[in-house]
Amino acid sequence: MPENREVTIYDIAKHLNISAATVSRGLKNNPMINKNTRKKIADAAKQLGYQSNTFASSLRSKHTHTLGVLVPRLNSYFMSSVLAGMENAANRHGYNLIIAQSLEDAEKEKLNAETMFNKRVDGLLISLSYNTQHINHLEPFFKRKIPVVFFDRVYPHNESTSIVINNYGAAYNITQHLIEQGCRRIMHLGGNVLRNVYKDRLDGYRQALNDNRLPVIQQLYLTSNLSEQAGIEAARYILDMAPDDRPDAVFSANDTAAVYCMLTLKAAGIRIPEDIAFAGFNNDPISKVIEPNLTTVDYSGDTVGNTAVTNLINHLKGDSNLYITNSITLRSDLVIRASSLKKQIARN
Amino acid sequence: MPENREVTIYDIAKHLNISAATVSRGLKNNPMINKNTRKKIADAAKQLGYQSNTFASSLRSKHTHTLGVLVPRLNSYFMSSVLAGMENAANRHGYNLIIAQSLEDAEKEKLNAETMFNKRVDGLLISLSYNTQHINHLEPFFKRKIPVVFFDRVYPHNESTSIVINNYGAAYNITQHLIEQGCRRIMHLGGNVLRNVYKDRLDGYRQALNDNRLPVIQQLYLTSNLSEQAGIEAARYILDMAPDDRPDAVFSANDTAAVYCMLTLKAAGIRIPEDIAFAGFNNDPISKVIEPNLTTVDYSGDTVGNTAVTNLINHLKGDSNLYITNSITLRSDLVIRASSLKKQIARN
DNA sequence: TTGTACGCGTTATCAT
DNA sequence: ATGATAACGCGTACAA
Repeated sequence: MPENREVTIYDIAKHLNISAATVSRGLKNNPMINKNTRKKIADAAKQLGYQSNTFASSLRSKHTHTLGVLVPRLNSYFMSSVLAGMENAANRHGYNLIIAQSLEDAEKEKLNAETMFNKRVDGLLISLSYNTQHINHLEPFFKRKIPVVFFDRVYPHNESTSIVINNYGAAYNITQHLIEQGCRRIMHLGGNVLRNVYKDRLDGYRQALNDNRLPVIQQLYLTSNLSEQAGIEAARYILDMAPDDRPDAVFSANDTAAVYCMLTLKAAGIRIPEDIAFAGFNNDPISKVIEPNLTTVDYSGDTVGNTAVTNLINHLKGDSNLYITNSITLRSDLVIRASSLKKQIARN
Repeated sequence: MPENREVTIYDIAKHLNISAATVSRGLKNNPMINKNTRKKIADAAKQLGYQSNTFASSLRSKHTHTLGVLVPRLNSYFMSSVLAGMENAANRHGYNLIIAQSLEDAEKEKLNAETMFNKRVDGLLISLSYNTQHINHLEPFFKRKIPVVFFDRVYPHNESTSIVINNYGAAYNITQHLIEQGCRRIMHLGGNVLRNVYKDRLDGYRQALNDNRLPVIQQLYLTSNLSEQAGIEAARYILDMAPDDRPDAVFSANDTAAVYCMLTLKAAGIRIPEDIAFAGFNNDPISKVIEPNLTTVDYSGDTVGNTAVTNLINHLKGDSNLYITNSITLRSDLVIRASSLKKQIARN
C-alpha cells in the first residue's frame, strides 16, 4: 500500500509515544535529550524510513546550508577546477552548492542572482560576466546582509570579499621575461578591460614595456573573447602584417587563444619561438601539450574555490554583521616553458 | 531602521487591502485574477522589495524546481561540458541545479545522494563513481518515485532512464580503424570494468580483434584510472618491453592517458604513428593540440547533459508515475587524426 | 529531561 | 474575481 505522505517527526513521535519536539531535538543529537531516547529516536527514524525535510527546516531556521555559485561559463578548465575546489570545501562544512552560469550575459547573471536570492542561499560566490557594468542586481543580498564573495572577475565593494591573484604582477613578470629573451615587439591578446583580470594583465604588460623603454604599439594590442577562434584570428592578423611589422612575441591573456594562435602560425610556417615567442595565462592542460610547451601563469582554480568557500563559511559561522571587508590575493607562478625561450633555443 | 523581517505576501496584501491568497495568485500571473489587480500587486511587490521565498513555496507545493546532479568529478573536460549542457536546459525550463561530486568514492556518493534527497530535489541526475557496486543508496528516490536519470556511467534499473553513447560500437570501430591501418598488436588502456563505459569499450576492442582473427593478448591490456600518471606509466610499461613485444598501436579509453602516454613515448624516441599508432576517447581539447593529433571518439558532453535534463523534466511535467523506462543512446563519431594514420604517413 | 504551542511564508481548498 | 482558513514539516520559547 503506497502511502504517499512523507514520514515526519510526528510519525516518529507517535511511534514512540513522545513529543515531536523531543524527536526534533533527538535527531540533531541535542545533548539535553537522554542518550537512551536519542538512540530510540534514531532507530525509529531508520525503521520508518524518515528523511529530514531540509526546507521545512530552512523555513523555520532561516538558513539553508546552501551556497549560490554564479559563473560566466561552466565549461572551462579553470572554472571547473574552481568548482571542484568549492564543492570540496562546501561539502567538508556541510554546505551544498547551487550552480548557474551567466554565459557571459549580464542579463542572465541578473536573473540567476535573483533566483539564488529567492532560494535563500546563505551566501553567494560570483565571478562576473564579460560585460557586467554594475552590481545593482546584488543589492538584495547586500540589504539582507547575505555575504557575497567575488572571485577572479571581481568588483570593488566594501562589504564583500574578493579572491584574486596579482594579475598585474603576473603579467608584468611574464612580459619582462619575454623582454629578457630579447623580444622587442610584444603583442598582447587581451579581453574586455571592464574586467579586472584583463585590465590588470594589460596594465602589467604595458608597465613592463614602459620600464624597459619599449614603445606601446597600438597595432600590437588586440582584444577579443580569447576563444579558439579569436586565437586563430589573431594569427591571421599577424600573417597579414608586413613581415617587418610582425611581433616577435605574443603574450595572450589566456592559454586557449595563445595555443590556437600558435597552431595557426605554425601551420603557416612561422617558427616558435624563433620567429615569434609565446606566453599565455592559466596553465591550462593544453599548455603542457602544445609544442613547444607554452610559457604561462599557473594559479590553482582549486585553491581559488577553496579559499572563496572557506572564507564565506567563516563569515557565516562568525558574526556576519560585523565582518571585515577584505581582498585576498592568492599566489600565482610564472611557468617558463620552451615557447618563450628565444635566446636559448636560438643558440642551439 | 533596519527591519529584519522578510517582506511577505501578507505585507503586500495589507498594503493593498486585499487578501494574501490574491497576492499569491497575482504574483504567479494566475489569469483568474483581474489584470488590474495583477498589475497593482506586481507594483507593490517591487515597491516593497518583495522576493518570493522559494522553500516556503516548496514546503506547500511539494516541488522544489531543483535537480540534483551527482558526478564522479567536476574537473574534467567532459564533465564540465555535461554540466554546462545541463545548466542550460535546466535554466531554460526554470529549474536549478544542485551539484556534488563523489570524488570516485562510493561512500561519498551515498552521502551526497542522501543530502540531495533531503533537499527534496525533483529529480536526480547521476554518473556513478569508479567503484560503486550497487545502487541501494538510491532506494529513497525510487520509493518516492522521484525520477533518476543515469548518464555516461550508468546502472541497469528498470524504472530509470539511462543516457549513453554506444561505447561498444565506438570502440569496435576505432579498433577496426587501427587494424585497417595495418596494426596487429593493439594495446588497450582501460578503466574499471565495473563501469559500463570501460567494460563496453573493452568488449568492442576485443570483438574487433576477434572479428579480424587477431589474438587478444593479455600483456597488451592495462587497467588504471586513466590519469596523466597512468598514461605515463603505460608508456614506461611499453618501453620496458622487449622491442619485438611492443604494441604497434594503443587504444586508450580516454584521451588524457593516451596523450600522456604519447608524450612520454615521444620523449623516449618512439615515433608516432610509425612505431606506435594511437587512438583515444572523448575528443578532449588536448587531442587537437598534441602532435600528431589524436584519433578519438567525439561525443558531446553538452548533448548528454541537455538530453538528460530534458528527459528528466519531461517526466516531471508528464505523469511521472507512468513514465516508460528507456535508454537513450546518443550519437558518437570517430574522429580520425594523424596519430593513427599509419599507412598513409608511412607512405610519405 | 520532556512537552505544549506557535509560527516560518506559501499555496490549496472551499467558500463567497 | 477574491477571501478565509488550514496545512506543509520543522524548530524553539516557554512551561512543566
